[in-house]
Amino acid sequence: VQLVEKNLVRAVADLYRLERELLAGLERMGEKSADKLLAQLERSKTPPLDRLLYALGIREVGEVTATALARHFGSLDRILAAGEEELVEVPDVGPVVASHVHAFFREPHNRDVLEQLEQAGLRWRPLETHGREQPLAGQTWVLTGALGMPRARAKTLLEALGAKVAGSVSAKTSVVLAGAEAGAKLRKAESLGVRVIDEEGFRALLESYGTVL
DNA sequence: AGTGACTTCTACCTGTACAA
DNA sequence: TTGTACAGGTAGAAGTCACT
Repeated sequence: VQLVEKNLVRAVADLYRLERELLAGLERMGEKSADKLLAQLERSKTPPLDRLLYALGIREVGEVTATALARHFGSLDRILAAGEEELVEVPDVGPVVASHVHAFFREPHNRDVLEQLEQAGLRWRPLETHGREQPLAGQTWVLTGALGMPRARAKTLLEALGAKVAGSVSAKTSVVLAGAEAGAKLRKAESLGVRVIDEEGFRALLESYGTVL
């Protein structure tokens, strides 16, 4: 907030031009926070394509849709060039989402922002494709409860094995990974007869596929 | 060193919009 | 019409910082 109030950041790309001394001088922002912020900004300069799409804040495009788009097109240029008809071909994308995406990239202001980010040093990475086999391909997993590892970590591991990780339990869910204090999702999984696995079982499964934790 | 203010992270829940 | 995912709100725990 301060950064905006003090007119230090007027556009997203301005973030990449901030300096350490300047940040450390702000209220409630010591040197440690300044270093952390800068380190995070540096890391954020090379987001995977799906994260970049998600971060653009296009209507109806959340993490799942962003990943689907990234997977289908493979590069930002191809998404920029895609017409609505091509966008509709992406799984889980219908005419409404397609028109939002298409309109977003046709907006000159949005094109400018992308260009500024590129000039500031932003470089997206292609989606990580794993050469290894994907034993969980076609399965949909849902995480619930407190896990011994960050959710993002568990999600990455599952996706590396080919599984899709969804946010809510449905009849299509293959497996629910339930940590401690699992709530409504676990009950729903039980009522739907979805297979439930605890963290211990999850770790054993990962190890059986040779995944290093 | 202790304390309070504040942020960040993680997780859950619910309403809503969308795709099939 | 139904199933699904997204988005936004909320809350608790943990971490960080400024101040005394």
